Amino acid sequence: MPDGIGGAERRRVTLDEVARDAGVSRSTVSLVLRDSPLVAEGTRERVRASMEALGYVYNRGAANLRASRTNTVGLLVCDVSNPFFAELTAGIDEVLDGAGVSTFLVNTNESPEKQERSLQRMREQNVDGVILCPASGSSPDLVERLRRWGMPLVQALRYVSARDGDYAGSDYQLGMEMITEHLIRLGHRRIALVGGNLVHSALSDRRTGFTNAMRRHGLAPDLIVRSPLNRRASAEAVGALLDRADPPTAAIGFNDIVAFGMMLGLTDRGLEAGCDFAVAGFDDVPEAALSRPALTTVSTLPFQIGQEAAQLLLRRIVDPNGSPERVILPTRLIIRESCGAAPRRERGLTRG
Amino acid sequence: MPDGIGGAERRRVTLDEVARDAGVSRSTVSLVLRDSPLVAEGTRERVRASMEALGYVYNRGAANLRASRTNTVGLLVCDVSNPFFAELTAGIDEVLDGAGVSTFLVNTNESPEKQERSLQRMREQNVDGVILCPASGSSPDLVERLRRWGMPLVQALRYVSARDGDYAGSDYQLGMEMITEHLIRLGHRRIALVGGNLVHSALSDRRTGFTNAMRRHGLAPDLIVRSPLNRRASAEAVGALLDRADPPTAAIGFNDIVAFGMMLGLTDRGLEAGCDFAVAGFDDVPEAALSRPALTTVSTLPFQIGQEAAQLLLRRIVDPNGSPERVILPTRLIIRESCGAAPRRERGLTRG
DNA sequence: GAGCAGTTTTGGATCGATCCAATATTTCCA
DNA sequence: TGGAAATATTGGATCGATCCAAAACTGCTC
Repeated sequence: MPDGIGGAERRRVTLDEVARDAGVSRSTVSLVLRDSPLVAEGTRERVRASMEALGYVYNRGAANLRASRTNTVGLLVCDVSNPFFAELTAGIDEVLDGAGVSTFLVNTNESPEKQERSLQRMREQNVDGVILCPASGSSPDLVERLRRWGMPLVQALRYVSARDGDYAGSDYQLGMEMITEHLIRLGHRRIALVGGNLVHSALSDRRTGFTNAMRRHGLAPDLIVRSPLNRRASAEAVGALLDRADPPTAAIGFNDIVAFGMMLGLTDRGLEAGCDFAVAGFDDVPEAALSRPALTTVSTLPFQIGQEAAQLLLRRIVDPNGSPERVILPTRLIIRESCGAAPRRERGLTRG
Repeated sequence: MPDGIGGAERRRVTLDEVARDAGVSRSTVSLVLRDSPLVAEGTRERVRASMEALGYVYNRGAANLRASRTNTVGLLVCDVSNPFFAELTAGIDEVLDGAGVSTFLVNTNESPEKQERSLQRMREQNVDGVILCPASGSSPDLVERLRRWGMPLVQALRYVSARDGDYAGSDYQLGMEMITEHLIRLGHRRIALVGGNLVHSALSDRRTGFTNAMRRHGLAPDLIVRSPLNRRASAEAVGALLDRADPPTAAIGFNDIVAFGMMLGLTDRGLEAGCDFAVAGFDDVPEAALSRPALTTVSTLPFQIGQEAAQLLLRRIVDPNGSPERVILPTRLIIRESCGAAPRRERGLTRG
């Protein structure tokens, strides 16, 4: 029995065999593989034909061992099933795949330990670089350690230290200032900021923006509610706010999901966002335009952040000692109905 | 200048150096690395100490070249930013990461061409196996081709051929039968199935389930609407249904997103789901319990499907010639308010 | 047809681990 | 105490590519 049941155990065709078949040397075949301009047109065709005929499959593992680059990178996100990270992932995939780079994905679940293990593993895999959304509670020397490893690193969406290393994200602080200013302009004086129970830059940047805008108008930024980023908790949070002795008249969600949850909480009390209470979101997910009332929010473009992060990493891999870049995409205020500013949409489907 | 600016270009410490430092052979160090029971306790500790002292980093690339397994797998999903695929991805990551396997992620965007290129690349990377959600329009001989490559393959959520190869998914057909039966039991006679404009098994299975249930009760399954899987299109679709000469009294969405869109379409016409028209969803996303009215739907557990798919792939890698398995998770009918069956929820937050 | 520049091609060393058959060491019992 | 069995350790070959310096070809000019 030459082959075992099933016969799947085919031996791999190597460069040497292709070379023999084409009547050239292994080195020449290698050059053809890498599209080197050194090899003559006729030879190239002959080699290509042999590869085809023998069913040659390139062995990246073997190449990686010798070559300096592996054309692989690591991507560590905190929670893929959060649509925001998922969009980011899609943007990254688009750019990296286009550049012929394969991506190792890890879902850290906000666990610094899993993040640590995964980074170590990425290093063992010899990836050319890493894109990291640091888990809440990441050690602050993380960037420095990766630098010592000689491992190109781009942080995305969040950063461990505001002054260190490459980063791609949105201007959360400015975005939050804009939406807060918008509410103040509409006459609100008691405004709450709801959502977020972990510690990371994306949260503190928003808090800073909120606090800055409030203080600028002599208002107290005292209604900051720490709560999980889901609908139910947010609905409960808005209820607690309304039960206060000094209830707010408006609330900004950490993100759109929180805002939707708050609208739900209002509905359950017989109140309506945009009429009885102003609700604002953050991120502008597709659903924001389609909620009733449509959500006033701030767009943050996670897909584009992903693209930027990937491009930045590719640059850093080529030029490891270039000076760090911080790509901050602008945010945009999207005024719809939930803060009561825009005219009520008439019945029927209009563009949100 | 011994080190260049930045000094990141550290040479790698190899097994040989560790061996020299520990006063043993390279082979012994290799055995320690792989936790072989062959090596004596004292030796093991001495080697470990040397690895620590020299800052040794395992080189998986080198190991992969020689060893038969690479402990990497490929994961090809159609659309990571679809929460359903994202949950699947999270489930897969959990199991594979736990097994010490790294995952290459590719987002195929429903493009058979990108899928093809990516599979080829996975093959070149020498992955131990692949988990694939086949893109709509995948060639039917895909499974056979991977088999010829000797590449373990598990299809997830969708399959190219109903009779071929390993697969993990939900029982879409039965789920759809259950929800259709539910509506019929409530007295509905004209029922529509809305959403889905691509061709793949997850869609055709649902159609089959719907058709079967309708026929079983002598009803015509003629209201099958092909439309994109987003809210806006679904809202428009329900409008078109209501404008018909023979409008339905109930509609089932391909998934919950479609159902939410239909509820939106009803709202915009001044109608309410659960009172004036029955709306059912499919998947039971977290939001389903929190919509108003709460959505009656079918749970399909994508995270668990991911776990099952990953476990199945690991089994298949160990035993490539084992007979194919099809892991079909049961679906469950979740009755809430949107079909008018359950008593209306009183005001206030109750468990959905 | 020698010399030279430019273009192609080549063989051997190398990357850093695993595999394997052989050898060295220890243990244990007759 | 001799020797078989069990336990530890080892060196050389190997995986399949890339790198590099040298060699072999061109074509051209004088």
